[in-house]
Amino acid sequence: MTEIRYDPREIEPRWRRAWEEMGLFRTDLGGAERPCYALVMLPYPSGDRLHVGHWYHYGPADSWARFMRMRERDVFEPIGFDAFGLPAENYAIRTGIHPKDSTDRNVANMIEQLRTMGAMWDWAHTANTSDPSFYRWTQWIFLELYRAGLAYRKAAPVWWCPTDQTVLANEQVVEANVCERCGTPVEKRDLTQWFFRITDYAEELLSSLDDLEWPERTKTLQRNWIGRSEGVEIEWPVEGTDLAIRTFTTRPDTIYGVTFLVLAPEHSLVERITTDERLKAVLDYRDRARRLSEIERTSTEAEKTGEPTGACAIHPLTGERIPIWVADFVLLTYGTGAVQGVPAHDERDYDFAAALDLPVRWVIEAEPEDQASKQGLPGQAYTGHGTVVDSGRYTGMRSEDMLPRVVAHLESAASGEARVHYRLRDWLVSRQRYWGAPIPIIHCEECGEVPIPDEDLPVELPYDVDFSLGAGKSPLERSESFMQVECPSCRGAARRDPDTMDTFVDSSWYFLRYLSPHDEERPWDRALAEKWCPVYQYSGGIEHSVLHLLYARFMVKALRDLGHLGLDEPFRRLVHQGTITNQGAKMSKSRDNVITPDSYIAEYGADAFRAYLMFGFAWREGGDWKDEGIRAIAGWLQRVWRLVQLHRRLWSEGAALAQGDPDSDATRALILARHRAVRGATEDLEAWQFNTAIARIMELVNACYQHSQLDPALRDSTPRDSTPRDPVSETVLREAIETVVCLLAPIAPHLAEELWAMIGRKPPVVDAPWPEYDPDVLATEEVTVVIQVNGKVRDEMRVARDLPEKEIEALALTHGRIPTLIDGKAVRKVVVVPNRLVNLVV
RNA sequence: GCGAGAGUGGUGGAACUGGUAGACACGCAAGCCUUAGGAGCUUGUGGCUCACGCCGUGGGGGUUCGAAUCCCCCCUCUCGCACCA
Repeated sequence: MTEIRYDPREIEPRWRRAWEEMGLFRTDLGGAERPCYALVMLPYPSGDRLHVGHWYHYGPADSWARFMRMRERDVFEPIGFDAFGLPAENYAIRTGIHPKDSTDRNVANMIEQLRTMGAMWDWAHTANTSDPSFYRWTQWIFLELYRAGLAYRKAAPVWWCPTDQTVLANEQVVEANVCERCGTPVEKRDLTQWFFRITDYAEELLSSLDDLEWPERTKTLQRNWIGRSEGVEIEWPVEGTDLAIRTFTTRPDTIYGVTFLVLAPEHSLVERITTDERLKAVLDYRDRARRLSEIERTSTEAEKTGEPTGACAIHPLTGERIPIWVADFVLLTYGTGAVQGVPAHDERDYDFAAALDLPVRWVIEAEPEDQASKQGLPGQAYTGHGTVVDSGRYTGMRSEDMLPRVVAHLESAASGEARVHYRLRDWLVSRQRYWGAPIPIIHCEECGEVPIPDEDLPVELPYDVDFSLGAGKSPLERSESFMQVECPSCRGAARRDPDTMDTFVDSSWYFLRYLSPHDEERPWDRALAEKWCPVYQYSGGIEHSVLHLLYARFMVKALRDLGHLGLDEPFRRLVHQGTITNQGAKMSKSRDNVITPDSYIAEYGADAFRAYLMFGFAWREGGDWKDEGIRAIAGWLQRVWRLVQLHRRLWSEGAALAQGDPDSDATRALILARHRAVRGATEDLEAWQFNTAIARIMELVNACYQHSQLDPALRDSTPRDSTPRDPVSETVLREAIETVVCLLAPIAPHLAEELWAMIGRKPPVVDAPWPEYDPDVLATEEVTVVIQVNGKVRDEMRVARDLPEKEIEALALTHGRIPTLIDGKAVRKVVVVPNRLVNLVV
């Protein structure tokens, strides 16, 4: 017998062409009845071949979407390109190839490659963020936010990357203050920049997180990033002046333990309160602190330093004089830029007091169990709760009980105010780089900031620009033809804003544009947006947890409040894929360890490659690349192919199917196997658990082989085992094999399509209904019950389903070798888990 | 330092609300079939033991008739945050 194999190189392109000709993946957005927006985080168009990561993300995401389509959802599955950004610009600086040219070429290449995956992407609904037809609306959004006061310009100390020569958002500064992009340590600079007022939404961004079907991990990351803390702002009058220092604390119950106040060195009151004799030392200290890199300054290892200002504040409750210090461990950017020093009950304050020999005053007694551990011992602050001591009227109270009372006390004395602070800062959106959407603002000497009128949008990025890096200025600033403009308001000479927008602005709304990418009248079709959003299922890397995902949430809420969108959240459900590593290391060009899928796809086909990535890993976890895995799954696809090939007779015209014995063990087993596989695959695909879904299909394939009675001549070789099998009903067998093809359709779309046609069905298989399973069939009449003696498995028995506990117990006591094991001992206790096990305790 | 997640055969990985640990594969072994085979088929495969059996989910305790799963302590790894007051 000649070998029976299929050739993916022939099948796959053929079906992709057929799908395209059928217009299979063009979504009727308006007419859809059960919308299911299946969105993937859009790729950055790099010049490389698609890498394993693309396949690992997009292949399974498409499989999930196909599964949903077979479950009769109207699936919209688009993809686009996050095409602005630094890599293209840096590449241009290196090679002289213009970012637009390289990006356009990369996008075209990438589309060609993406097509080989056989995904259902609707290419009529795509977007390229660097296209003027797209960024025109990015600019429009900027102006909408500007008009609403949600975009504003201010001078502030901001992060600056010396390599990329641009400012960065807080969110783009990672790990000990290095640039997310290039790994260079960043520095703080005082610059005037554009911000989006995301902090206005801190509370809602936090609270509406609860209802999202997102991984807990991701929600936690966002919660931590937003960093809400509830506390009180306390006013400390400065002795001999009419000034007051405001501190923020979450622990007002320790207020009687305050022995000093500390201002950030840059605090605006520093110069005004410092006594003449201390002024020079304090200003020197401030200058030193400024020169320190942020890394040195915020290192927890560093020895605490500070200078006394010579001034004192008045304790609002005791009237005591409290010395005021400056110290660099207090950050101007958090809270009020000033803290009350409670060395006994705050570790940082303790270290500060220890380093500068300041008094420590204990006002909370450590709990006994805390004393036993490391806290509360001399040489340590006690940060827990306990009984309050030496605290006026609160003495003897529990510190938790004191807390709300002292807040009320301070408020009634007009010395304090309950406040909530957030760690979240406003989103810095301007960049001093060329390859981005220009900020649509004109600066006019007469009129100040003037927004570009809507009808003049887009502000097109000029092509002919010297985009080399220079002195921290935007390359656009060197283009006089771009910069010089007439003020739309006074018609006088004015200049454009030379900066471009953070590319995260582009990606914070792209999913709305997919719905009507060619609309020239408006950024999105509101009716469609509200019909299809929030996105039913979003997938992408966890690294975007506090960048893209937070920004997009902010954007949707802001646009809602501006009346442009009736939506609260962009993404209802979210999943993150894991990472594929190579010998334990992240794949990257610089490590030269990137695995390119091309050769595998050439040999085994896209289906096998996709299936391998789904079967060989727990998708959310990722793992290490293994060559052998793909051969295994390719072999299995051949096995499925052979299964259908070998049984083609079952579908031939007028075939007389052997009824076999409809009640034979084989027939019953096959029916059961089919329902089990459908249930398993359905539940697992729903949960993005592709590896177990495929395992369930494999079991069904194995059952089909096991129970079918192949003509030995049809096999490649005759099995030695020639024991006659139970006759199986061929109707049941046919149904089982058809089910295999359907279940395979999301996993290996090209092959399943071919098999679907082979068994005489009309393509496309993706429009076939997903197989159903019958729970009643799965509730077989017999179950295996395990018999344990003292918790150890000793035997098992087949009994009728839902047998009463008493009967199970009676059966177990006499079953097989159980009586011997019990050996006449009294059974002290019997635990019966219905349909599962019985445990005899002797 | 704080927070979150993870640790299961030689390997990738399964295991619902505590209920037969190791599904499904890879690999390996034996056999079959083949001119040939990185093809196909059958069987076996956690460890120790001739066997009865015992031991096994990072380590140590605990709860329970019963623990990979729950609780406590510890170790290791990954990822966030990192003087956030």
